Parts: sequence; structure tokens; C-alpha cells
Amino acid sequence: MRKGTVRNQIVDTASRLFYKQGYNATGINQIIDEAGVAKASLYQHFHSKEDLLAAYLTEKGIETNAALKAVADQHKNPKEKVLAIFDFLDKLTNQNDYYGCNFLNIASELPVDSTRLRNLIRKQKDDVRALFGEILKPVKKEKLADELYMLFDGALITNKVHGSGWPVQTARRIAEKII
Amino acid sequence: MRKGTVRNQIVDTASRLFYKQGYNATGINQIIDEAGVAKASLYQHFHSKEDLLAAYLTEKGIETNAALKAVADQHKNPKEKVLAIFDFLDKLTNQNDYYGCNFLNIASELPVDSTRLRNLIRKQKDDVRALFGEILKPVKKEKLADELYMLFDGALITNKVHGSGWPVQTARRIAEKII
Amino acid sequence: MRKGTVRNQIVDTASRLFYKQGYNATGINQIIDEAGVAKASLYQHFHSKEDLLAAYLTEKGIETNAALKAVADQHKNPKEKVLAIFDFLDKLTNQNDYYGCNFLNIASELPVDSTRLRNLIRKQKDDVRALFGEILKPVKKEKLADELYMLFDGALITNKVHGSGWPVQTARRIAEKII
Amino acid sequence: MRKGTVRNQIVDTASRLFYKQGYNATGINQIIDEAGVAKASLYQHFHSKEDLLAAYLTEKGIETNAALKAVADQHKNPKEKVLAIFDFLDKLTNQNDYYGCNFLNIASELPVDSTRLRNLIRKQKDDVRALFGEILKPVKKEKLADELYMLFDGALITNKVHGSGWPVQTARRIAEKII
DNA sequence: AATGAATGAGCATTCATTCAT
DNA sequence: AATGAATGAATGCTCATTCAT
Repeated sequence: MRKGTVRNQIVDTASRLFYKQGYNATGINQIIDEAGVAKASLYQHFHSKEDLLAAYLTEKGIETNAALKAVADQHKNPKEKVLAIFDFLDKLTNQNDYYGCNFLNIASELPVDSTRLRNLIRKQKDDVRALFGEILKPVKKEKLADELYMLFDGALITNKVHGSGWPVQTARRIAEKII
Repeated sequence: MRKGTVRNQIVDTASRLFYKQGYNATGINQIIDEAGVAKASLYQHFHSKEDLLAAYLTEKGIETNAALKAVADQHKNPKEKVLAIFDFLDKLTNQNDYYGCNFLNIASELPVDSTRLRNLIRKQKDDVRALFGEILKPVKKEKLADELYMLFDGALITNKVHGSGWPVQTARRIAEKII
Repeated sequence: MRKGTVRNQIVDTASRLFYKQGYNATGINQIIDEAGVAKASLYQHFHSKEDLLAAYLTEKGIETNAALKAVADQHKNPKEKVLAIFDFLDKLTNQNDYYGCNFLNIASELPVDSTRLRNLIRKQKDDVRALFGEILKPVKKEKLADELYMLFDGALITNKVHGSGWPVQTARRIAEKII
Repeated sequence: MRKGTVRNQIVDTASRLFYKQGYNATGINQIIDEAGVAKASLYQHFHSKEDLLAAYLTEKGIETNAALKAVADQHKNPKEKVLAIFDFLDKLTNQNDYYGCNFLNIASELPVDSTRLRNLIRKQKDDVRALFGEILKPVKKEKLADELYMLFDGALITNKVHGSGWPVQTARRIAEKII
């Protein structure tokens, strides 16, 4: 656990549960029980359950983008960078504690008018899109960023629906063709 | 309203609300109020709210597949059939009452262990995948079915996240390239 | 208990507690506990705690006005009618289970903007004012209605503050003078 | 702000909020936020929220009595003194920031057994009663003190219920008659 | 086949107060 | 003297489901 024990214990527990069970299915009571803190302590740090969700999305967004950038940085060739990202997705989606994309999972639970939260999700996705753009800039193919990002999310959602590895590999194959 | 007034009135109302508001956000009370039926009548036709969701997914699955098949049938050339499907998606996602894919929306709301409902969703998606396979069989390209279906869902989820038309057009462009 | 057991049990219990403890000091939980009904049953009959308060004020308003009218009806002479009302107040305020005027007690608990509830209270008070007017009409002294009603409420609030019998008797004495 | 900055800032803020919003409707958090002090500082100066209420009632009691005495002192004739008090009430109740009598407002919010606080309220009211007695002593009419004080409170509560100016004027008219 | 009343378990949130620093 | 983090208990309210008629 990190500094500011109580606050972080709350965020960590909430993040774990929001991810595994979904936002609506996770009650405040379960969060405080598993975090071992008082209910009022949670509300001292977060004005509402929605604020807690925002904290989860923000933290995971930073983490995820850093991880993807790190993966790309391990290669020099733009095409290799791109394919490495899909290989990373392959490893990720095959983990036992993988329950789908943190952001897409939440996206479908939100009411249409949750602008603030939808923006947090869109921001993380735009960062992925931008990452593909940066990778492809040196070879003047930054126009492919949209296509690669769409394959990225297509792979994630199809993997979620089918609980199977073929979508990520299929996305990788298409990526290889179009670059 | 269709035959079997009460039952269909319930399914129609529930479908409309599940789609627009989501499953968890739609309460039994709202359904019976707007359907104009008694609460016990609902439970006479459906054992649980989940059963009602199953009925919604089943009906929409049949409808959606029929619509896609009809679109494909308007063309002779396999490639034209495929592109027509993406053009259909473009029109669909631009409608005012479009709130995302019926099935992907629900998928993220379900608990991990809802096997029965996840199967209903997967079935509809497998039908789309099979449709692409049938379309491409005459030109011996049925292996592309997985790729096209992944673009299909990628377009839908990316459109949902960004609330914009570019993902469908991007998916169509990739499809055109790979066929 | 009256017909419609559950609903009336709720209103009766809430009325008793609102009167004895005040509105804000009485929680929903205490009401359902003492009424012996489920929480959801309360909310089936009343949309909110405020609705329950409205029911209490409405019922007590009818009761109180009927009681006052009955007292006045026992006399023929207008002056006797008026004095009988103050005598009734004397008896009332000396009862063991008297905790002040149902309506004035609530009036000071309400937020300034509770128009609906304030109107219910004002209505009951206007009925008292009107009763004095009717009583005095035969002797062409209906202009005294405001004065008598003000003595009426002055007696009640002063009795509440001092927990003593003198205010009612003082009000009666003034009434006797001015008629 | 007055001397002893912190303590007085707390009392001033609490007084303003207790008066405008009521005692129960005013939370400790709002008080410390608007007073700009720490929560623990409040509890260093006051053992409980109730203590803060006691301070409010005590201060306002002193203020109010001084104001009434000052009004009476501006006249020589006892009858004029009394009528001036009702004229003062008329001005007071017509102010924009008038929300009813400080003391009667609180009286109805208190649990039946709050002897200490009820005594503070009763004390202020007894002071008003005594003031009328002193005024009328020179003309040997001190027996009217109870009657005038009852008109005083009757005017205040009736004004509160009806949100109108007539009760104060009605009380003044009665006062004029009976002196 | 159809109903409306009734329910237990749960929801997110706020309260006045205390404690370690 | 002053603080901000932490708390247990209570708040009003909603959920999907069942039952007697």
C-alpha cells in the first residue's frame, strides 16, 4: 500500500472491485468492508461514488498509457513497435485476472449524460490513438493511427464478448497487412 | 402492439428502456408503469428481470441479423455486400435514437458469471461472423470473416466511446483494403 | 386501528411521533419499527417522508376543526361560543399527552421554502379564524375574528414556552373584554 | 468580527445559520466552513452543538432585551412605550432578513426534555414580560403585563404562520384597547 | 390470467463527535 | 491553541421479488 494509507486503501479496493464486478454492481458497503475503513472516511476523501470512479479511471489511464509507451519503447522499428503492442495485448488478455478493458467496461455502464466520466474514458483512448500516431510519424504513416487504434479496441471488445484469444491475433494480422 | 398484448407490451417497453437507459438503470417499476401492466402480471410471464433481458436480447438478435442479411441481399458482388454492411452501420449510428450496439451495451453490465446471457450475446455476434463467412465463400475468402467481424465490432465500440462517425468510416476503409 | 391496516398503522404511528418528538427528530426507521411494517411498505403508500407529514397535517387539521366547531355548537350565544373555545383550550393544554399545537410545532421546523406544507398549516389556522368570524357574524362583530384568532395562537405558543396554564386564561380574559 | 476572534467567529456564524436555516438543518460542517475554522477548534470552545445553541440563545437574548428596552426608553408615557414596542415589532417583521422570532423558532425544534435550552428561551420571554410590568408600574397597571406579553408572542407566531403584517397590527390594536 | 399490497435487503449519503499530531 | 483525518450510527430512499385475493 502507498502513502496516505486510508485514501489509497479506498482507491485500491474500489479499483479492484469496479474492474472485476463493474461500477453499478459494486456497492459502497462492499468497498469499505474490504478496504477496512469507515464509511464516513470514504466520504471525507471522495464527495461521491462517482468521484471514486473518476479517481479509478484517472489512475488506470495513467498506468495503462505508461505501460503501452514502455512496450513501444522496447523497439526501434515503427512496425515492430505496433506489433509489440498487439503482442502485449495478447499477453494481457490471457491473464487470469483479466476481465476486459477497464475503460470499455465502464463506458457501457454510464448514463448517456455522464459527460465528465465519458471524457475521462475518451481521453485514455485518445492517448492510445496519439501513441500510434507518434510511432508512425517517422515513416510518414501517421494517417494509419485511427485504423490501428480501431483494431486495438476492436480486439479488446471482441475478446471480451468471446472470451477467446483469436480477436487479438486477428487484429494483429490486419495491422501487419495495412502498415 | 403485437399479438399476445400483455407479454409483448412488456417486452417492447423493457426493450426500449434497456436500450436507452441500460439494464441496471431500468427498474421493474418503470417498466410496468410505462407498459401499463400490473407487477404480478410481469412476473407471471417472466420469472425474473433477467428473463426479461434474455427475451430482449433474443428478439433483438433475430431482428438485427435479419436486417444485416437484408442489406447484404441487395447486392450481388461479395465485396459490395460487405461494404454495404458498413454503409448500413454508418446510417444506423447516425440516427438520433442510436445509443450504441444493443449487445455490446449489455455485455459490460453483466456479472462475469452470467453464462446464459453472455451466450445470447455471443450467439448474435457469431451470426454476424457467419454472415461474413457466407458472403465471402463464393470467392473463397471465408477466412476473412473473423477480420471483418472484428472491424464491425471495433467500429461499433469506438463509435460509442467517441460519439463520432469516423470509426465506422475507418472500419470500412480497412475492410476495403483487406478484401 | 382503521381499515387498510398497514397504511393507517403508518399514519397513526407517524402522527404520534411527529407530534411528540417533532418532524426532524423522528426518523423513518423509528416509524416503521413502531408501526411494525416494512420500510418499502411505507414508501408504497407515501412517496416521501414529507408526504407523510402532509398526511399528518391534513388529518389533524380536519380533526381539530371538527372539534372546535363541536365545542362552539354546544352554545347559542356568540360570546359563550367564543369563551367555550378558550375553555376547551384550557382543558386541552392541561392533558398529560399535550405537547403543544400540532401545527405551530411543525411550522417552526420547516424550511422557509416548504410552500406546500406551510399552506397546510395556514389553512388550518385560517379555518380557526373563519370559525370566529362565523360565530360573531350574527352580532355583527365579525371584525373581531382576527383579534380572537390571534389570542388563540398567542395562548398556544405562550403555553408551550412556559409550560403553564396562565396564558390560556389570560387570553380568555382579553377575549371577554374585547367582545 | 469581535475580540477572541475564533470563538466569536464561530458563534456569529452559527447564530446567523441557526436563525436563517434552523438548528437541526444547520450542520457542524457548514458552520466551520463558513466560519473558516477547523472542526477541532469548534469542539475546543464548545463541548457540543447544543452548547453552541445555548451561546446563540444567550447572546440573542441579551441583544433583544436591550433593543426592546431602548425602544421603550424613547417615550415617557407608559401607553406610548407599549405601543412603541408593537411599532418596533412591525418594523422588525417587515425586514427582508426576518425569519421569525429567534426564540420561538428554536422552541419547536427542541426535544421535550431539553430543560436547559427551554429555560434560556423562557428567560428571554420572561424578560419581555417583566419589561411590560416595569413600564406599567407607574400607572398601577402592572397586572396587564401578562396580557401584553401574550399579545407580543401571539403577534410573532401569527406573523410567522401567515407571512403577513396584519397580526402585529391586530395585536397593537388590542393592546390599545386594554390599556 | 390478472392484480395491488407487502416485503427484506440494499442503496448512497450525512450526522455530530473524537483522536493523534 | 489549533488542526485535519477518522469514525459509528443514523439518515431517507429504492431494489427485485412474492403473496393473498
